[in-house]
Amino acid sequence: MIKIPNISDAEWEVMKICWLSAPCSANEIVKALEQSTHWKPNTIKTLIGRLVKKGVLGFKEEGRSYSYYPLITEEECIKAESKSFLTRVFGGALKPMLVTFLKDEKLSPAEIEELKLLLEKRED
Amino acid sequence: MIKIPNISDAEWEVMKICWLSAPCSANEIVKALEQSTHWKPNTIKTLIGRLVKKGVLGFKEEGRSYSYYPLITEEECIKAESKSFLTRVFGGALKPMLVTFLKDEKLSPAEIEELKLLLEKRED
DNA sequence: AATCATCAATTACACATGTAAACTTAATTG
DNA sequence: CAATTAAGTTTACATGTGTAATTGATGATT
Repeated sequence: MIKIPNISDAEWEVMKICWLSAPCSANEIVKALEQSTHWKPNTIKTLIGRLVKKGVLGFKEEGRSYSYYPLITEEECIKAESKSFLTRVFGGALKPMLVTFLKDEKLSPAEIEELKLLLEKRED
Repeated sequence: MIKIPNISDAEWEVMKICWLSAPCSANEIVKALEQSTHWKPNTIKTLIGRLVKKGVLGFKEEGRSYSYYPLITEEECIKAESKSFLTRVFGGALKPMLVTFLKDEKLSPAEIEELKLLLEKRED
């Protein structure tokens, strides 16, 4: 079980693009993030480089351009980050956390239905 | 609506003690955290000082000792951190987040029952 | 060959965070 | 009263993160 490195807020944004469109070039990531953030290309490239250094992203050289791909799945990163959040903010207690979110955020009737089914499945 | 400053992981630990037993002296915080962490008293005092600087903790002088109290409620901090987490990791989508947690973590039958009720209440 | 464009790598710098020692001052103890 | 202890403040230093410029190398174009 490999230890998942800490991924910073900014790095999450980069990873999200990569998980969505891997493999992708730095240019593609830059293009995507320039739209959603006000980061300069150099900023984004630094973030890419740091993720590579952390072992979260890998790359394959294609000519003079690199093709980047995730070394850790989105699911795994989400799981690790979720666990960390749950522990830090709720001391590991799931129910109070769920109650907090259910109180504060919006859900459609279909989503509520689906969650109820999921809870019922958890009773088995 | 005051902007809640970012509270680091270590600072969360300090705040949790304070929310639990406010008002409290630095010594009380130190005693509590020495048990649950391997931090030196100086470390904990620094964290306290930073929280004061961030405007998250206030204090009242009592002799040469300070009595610390939270300037932001636990609920508010949890809400802010939860929102930030939801946005960063799930792009703001509540259902996928709930699904992830329900898949990965344990709940007692009573807790499941309670959550179902809460979901039903959300349907109204 | 010189120039330009493009790409990754290196460097820069400020601030935040983790961790804690050193310092200052006041109170307490012997 | 001197020495010690206790409490808060300041300083220290390494690493992480946000943000981005600069540098170096290579390929394409003129």
